[in-house]
Amino acid sequence: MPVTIAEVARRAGVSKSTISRYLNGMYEHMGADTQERIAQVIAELDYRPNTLARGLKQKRTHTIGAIVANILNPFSTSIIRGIEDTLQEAGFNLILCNADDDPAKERDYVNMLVDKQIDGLIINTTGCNNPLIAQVNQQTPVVLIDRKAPEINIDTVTVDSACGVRQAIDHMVSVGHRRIAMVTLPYDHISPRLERVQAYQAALAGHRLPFREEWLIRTGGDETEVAAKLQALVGAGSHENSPTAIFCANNLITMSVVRALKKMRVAIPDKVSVLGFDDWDWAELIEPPITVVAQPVYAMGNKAAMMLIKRLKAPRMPKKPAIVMFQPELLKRKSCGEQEAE
Amino acid sequence: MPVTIAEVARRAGVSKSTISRYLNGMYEHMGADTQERIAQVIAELDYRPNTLARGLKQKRTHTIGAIVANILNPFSTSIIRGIEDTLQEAGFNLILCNADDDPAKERDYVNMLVDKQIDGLIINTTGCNNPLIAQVNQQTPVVLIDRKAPEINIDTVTVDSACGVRQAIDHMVSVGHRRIAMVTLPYDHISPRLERVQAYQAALAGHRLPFREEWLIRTGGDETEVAAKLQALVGAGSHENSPTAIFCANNLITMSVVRALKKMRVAIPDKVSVLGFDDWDWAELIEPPITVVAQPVYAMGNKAAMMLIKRLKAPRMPKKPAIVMFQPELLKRKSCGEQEAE
DNA sequence: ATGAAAGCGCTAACAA
DNA sequence: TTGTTAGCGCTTTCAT
Repeated sequence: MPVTIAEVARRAGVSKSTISRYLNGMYEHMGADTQERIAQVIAELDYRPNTLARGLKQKRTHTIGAIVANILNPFSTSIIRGIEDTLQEAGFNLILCNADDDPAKERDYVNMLVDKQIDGLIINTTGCNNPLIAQVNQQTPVVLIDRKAPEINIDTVTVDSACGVRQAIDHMVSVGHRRIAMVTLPYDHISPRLERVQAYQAALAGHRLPFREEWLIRTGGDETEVAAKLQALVGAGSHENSPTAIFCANNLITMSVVRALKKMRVAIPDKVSVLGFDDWDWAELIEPPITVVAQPVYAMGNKAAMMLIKRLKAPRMPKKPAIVMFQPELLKRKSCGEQEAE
Repeated sequence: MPVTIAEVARRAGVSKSTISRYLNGMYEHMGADTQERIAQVIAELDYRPNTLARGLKQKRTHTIGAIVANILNPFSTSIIRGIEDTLQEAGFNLILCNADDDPAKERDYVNMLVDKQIDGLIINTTGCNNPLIAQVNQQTPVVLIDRKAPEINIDTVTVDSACGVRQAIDHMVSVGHRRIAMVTLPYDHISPRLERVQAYQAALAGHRLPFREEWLIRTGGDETEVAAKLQALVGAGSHENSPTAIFCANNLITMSVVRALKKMRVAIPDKVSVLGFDDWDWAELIEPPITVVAQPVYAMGNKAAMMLIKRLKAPRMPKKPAIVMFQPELLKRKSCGEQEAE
């Protein structure tokens, strides 16, 4: 039976109101002796306020919810760390959820978080629950991270995919490639994926290289599927219908592609070069170390949390949503044949 | 202004109790028409019960807390997935926390979760908050995962480190190694780390190999520190005071060691072999693919969640704690010179 | 500088 | 089969 505010009040010989004031830092008109006595009783009893009761009354919980798309992706965990550190510093609690790239799970988590009366939400959304998210944003500040939702007006932190892709393709071209394929996950509702595909096409055009439908591979990411599609593309030996380089739209894809290529015993970069969007800790331990376009993921998590806190501190901020775009950076390693050409 | 149970009651022309009964599935003595009317009003108003109010009254929240040691470690995220799937199926919510291997953060998270009235806790503990955790376990079922706390009586799911280490050392010996070093993070309060060190010593003894203090490297995991220590150990070329193989106590260490060795241009396994405890997704993409002792992490997460649910379903279970031990499995790849010797 | 009392939204006896 | 009532533990006017 946990100790309640009433018990503390009784022992300190004051009323519940006074204890409550003490708990909420309203020391202004409070006797120094009273404060001391209360502090002592609280310590003695190891009293902890019931946050449910408090939340019920105050309608604020000092808790932020965060939903990531896929917790197995290092991209998500780095973002989480960025969010976590910032919130911790600001004194907010964090409830973490993993939507597992499943719109239904995402919906359930959003509802759960709203039910738990979170004060704010940071979400790397599947893009399939925009009406729900827009509705939440009416009562509770929401910040989108990584993925935009143009049709709803919400604070967003994202990365400049177009610029990143341009750097990637430029690099591949500079290293001698002319036949560049791209592998991506389905990009129906997910803005960066779509942007990257469009930027890929634009970058090819910029170099007067033709865009070939059959070199744009959409895959669910399943490894055998990726292997099969790559087999069809590059398995038959080099010729003018096979690409010499593969641009991977995110790190999960990059890993699948590298894995498939290794299994097929297609040498990287000798036979086919690989360049990935998004860096991760051990990309450089792979053989060959993978050249990537790195996103400042930790900083993005930071920023998202700060934007949320700003809204919370100024509840009547202009509703004009802020869109913050981070710049990605090309990290040249060895998977594009760099050593030969540069 | 969210809609409350009172509003639903008013519109449905019944009392709050009836709505409450409906919400809690007590349809037994309820008119079919009443049910229908309630269902309709709820749908119309998009009513969602206030979980804070409910939790305050019921003293249960249908929510489980989980604290992992380090969310950047694939070990943690796989466990999370195991926990998540099982809880989801059982209809429990999950609040995820990342202690970041910091006892103070861990303490804060435990307190936060208790304050939020979680029904149960799964924790991969730093080992520095045992009194607190034992205290929590009095009122709220706790399951320890991966790391044991022998001095407190709590359900635990862990892995048979001794057996795993034995397999690892046996394998290294069978492949021709006689001079085997070990690298570990500090193991003061963390049971598997200590067990692995002890098992390493025992396994050496089993093969009549001497244990050398200077070949047991304790490190904070910082990369430059690891590099410096490895440099001292194997940097000077092969001789009888330098080990021919390194056993890494977990995957973070494995990555640090591989990274350091690569930077030092020490060939694996030609110059030094590497074997790691704990597998992860892309261990086989590294060059050379790393031989590891794999833990059934997802299953461990599953099991921990199931044990917790069992306690919750049978609140008056014997307090006798269950210790479940999973068996690890050696995955032979290429980092121990396997191709030459087998 | 502090207390009394009402009420946040819900559930659970107890009545009817 | 349903309603009345009394809280859960806290905060917050309004008094004093």
